[in-house]
Amino acid sequence: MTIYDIAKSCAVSIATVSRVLNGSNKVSPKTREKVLAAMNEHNYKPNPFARGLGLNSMKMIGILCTDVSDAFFAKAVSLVEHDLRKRGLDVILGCTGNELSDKKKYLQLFLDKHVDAIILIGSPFREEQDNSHIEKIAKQIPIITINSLLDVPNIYCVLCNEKEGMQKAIELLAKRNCNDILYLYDSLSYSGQQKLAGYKAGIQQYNLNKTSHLIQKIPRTLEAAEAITAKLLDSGIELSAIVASEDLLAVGAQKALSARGIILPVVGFNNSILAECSTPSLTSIDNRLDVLCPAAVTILAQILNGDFAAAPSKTVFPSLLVERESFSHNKPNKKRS
Amino acid sequence: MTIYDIAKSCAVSIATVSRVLNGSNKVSPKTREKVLAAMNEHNYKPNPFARGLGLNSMKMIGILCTDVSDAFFAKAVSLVEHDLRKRGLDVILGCTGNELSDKKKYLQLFLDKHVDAIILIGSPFREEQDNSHIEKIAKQIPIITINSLLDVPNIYCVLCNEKEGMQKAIELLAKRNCNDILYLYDSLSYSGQQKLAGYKAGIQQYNLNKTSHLIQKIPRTLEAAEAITAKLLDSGIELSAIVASEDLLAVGAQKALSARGIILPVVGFNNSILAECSTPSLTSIDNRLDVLCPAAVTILAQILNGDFAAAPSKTVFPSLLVERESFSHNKPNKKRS
DNA sequence: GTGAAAGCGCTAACAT
DNA sequence: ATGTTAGCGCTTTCAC
Repeated sequence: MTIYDIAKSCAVSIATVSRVLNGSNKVSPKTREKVLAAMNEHNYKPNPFARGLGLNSMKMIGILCTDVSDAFFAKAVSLVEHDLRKRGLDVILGCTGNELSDKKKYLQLFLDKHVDAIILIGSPFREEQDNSHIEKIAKQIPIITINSLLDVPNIYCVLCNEKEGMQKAIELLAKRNCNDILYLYDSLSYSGQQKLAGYKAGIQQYNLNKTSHLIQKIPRTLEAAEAITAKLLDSGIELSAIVASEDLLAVGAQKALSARGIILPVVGFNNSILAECSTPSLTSIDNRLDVLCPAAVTILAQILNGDFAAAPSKTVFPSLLVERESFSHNKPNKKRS
Repeated sequence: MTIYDIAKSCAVSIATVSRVLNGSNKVSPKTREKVLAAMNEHNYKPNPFARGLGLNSMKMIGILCTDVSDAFFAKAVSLVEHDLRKRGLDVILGCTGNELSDKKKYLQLFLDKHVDAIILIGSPFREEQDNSHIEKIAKQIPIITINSLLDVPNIYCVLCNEKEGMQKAIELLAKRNCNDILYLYDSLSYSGQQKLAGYKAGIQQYNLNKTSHLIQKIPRTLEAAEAITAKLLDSGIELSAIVASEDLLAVGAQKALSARGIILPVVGFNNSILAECSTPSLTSIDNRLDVLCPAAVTILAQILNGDFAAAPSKTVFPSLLVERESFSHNKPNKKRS
């Protein structure tokens, strides 16, 4: 069933059929109805390849993340897919891993596939040194980043103010008289830097303990978080709270605490399912994927509409501290109150 | 840069260029080299839409799951994407949700997009009554299901023997003298049925307590699992172990136990990150996505190669019990040993 | 082994 | 408002 068949069955030309297909207003209501009816009757769907050839677009958006099996990225992909689909856009997914060469490969691959735009999920796509490979792509098609920042033409960034979120968490701990706050993190991606900066700003602001062993970089595993926390705890170092750049690390820290029967405030980041499942349930900073993702898709839609003026190159939302047991549970200042 | 440019720069016809593009053997090694060199030099990539038009295929596989933000589905998508990409196949992703009408819509959408095949992830795609919508699609393109079973021509199923896995878990508990094993589940999808059947078979085999209140259907939430466990515990009903169809539910049950200082063996299902993060860490049954997914892609590749004879319509792998603290921790038979 | 030419199914001038 | 026609960039007969 092609456009020719429909045209024939309606006794119109293929141009007219094409017009109703593309919603042109240069078709009389009468013929439009006739054509629509025929399409319906024959269950006609235009061939997407032919359409792509003509329009040089298949209304397909490339989504890239380093790893969809990570809960944070998966949630973002889920939200983005949902909103793109609502707008009739298709989603082609790529999981790059962390190798720069692979990220480049995927970017090029998507470009070669003529996707209409690329959405980069998470800050691992911002390299520390050189992002020229991304800039190069952005010259050809628009790029949206979610939770990362790249100040490059034709790249639109939607992110959460993680620095502020982290700083607020420190603030709350400081007000509970926590002076020695351990910070666990695993990477200095853009997001990682922001969080660390927030921690440091908070420490500075409240003049808390700045000792360097209170900042620990570890692998992104439960075991590593548990081990370092155990080590510090057992070494007799003073600790009054633990904050992590990732729920997983916070859960690891909690395990070390539980094993020793110690109760301290613990704060994670991402507000993932892990935070709810942990015992005690984990206070966590939510980076608002639920608002970042729809915002990103809205911007993307504007760009695809050619409405560049309406598309902000940088959109920042506040983060949200979600309090759970790992916070209220503990009263380091109980005795004094 | 089109095939014409390459042809011109090599002083051959576009037919020849097309031949080397498609790996035809009807090209002399000499000209092939020449063409390849030109392609390389000009960084030529064939236009995928034009290619699609000619071949009626863009080497694109549709992956459907109800929800990628679910850890189990996300892991499957991740594994499948990786293997498909290795074979030069692209991935278009759809998250359908649980509404039948939406599942149908996505299936039809993918068909209309002329994907080369569809991979259905998880058993929610098998409806209880009527799967004719899937059969209809399967008449047009091959369908692979991961962890579900549909006995239909042109549908290839790769799954894990979850019944046996569950039964083995019950067996181990029985050998530890657990007589009253609570079973928590949330759905009777195909997978859900298998697990329940495994539980019942185990109970039967070891002649354990069959009381109906030991089988509880609840919503798939932490809270529901915690609440029902708490209720049973507080009602004074005898419980000697808890088994769940999903790690999340098992974690909920563990929360109820922890809150009461009770220690019982708990077994989850899926062996997700939740199992590791839970305290005590959760014994869980692994349904081997790490082997199911590569196997599924291998079968898919055979089909796409036209090698239907090599493609089994049903492939079953054994499941794997992964023991953690929630098992060894407890000694219900301690006093007797 | 290579080239000429006819599609593939659609879009978009351009003409009427 | 509608029809005619020339592409879009590739694949694939069919000749040579």
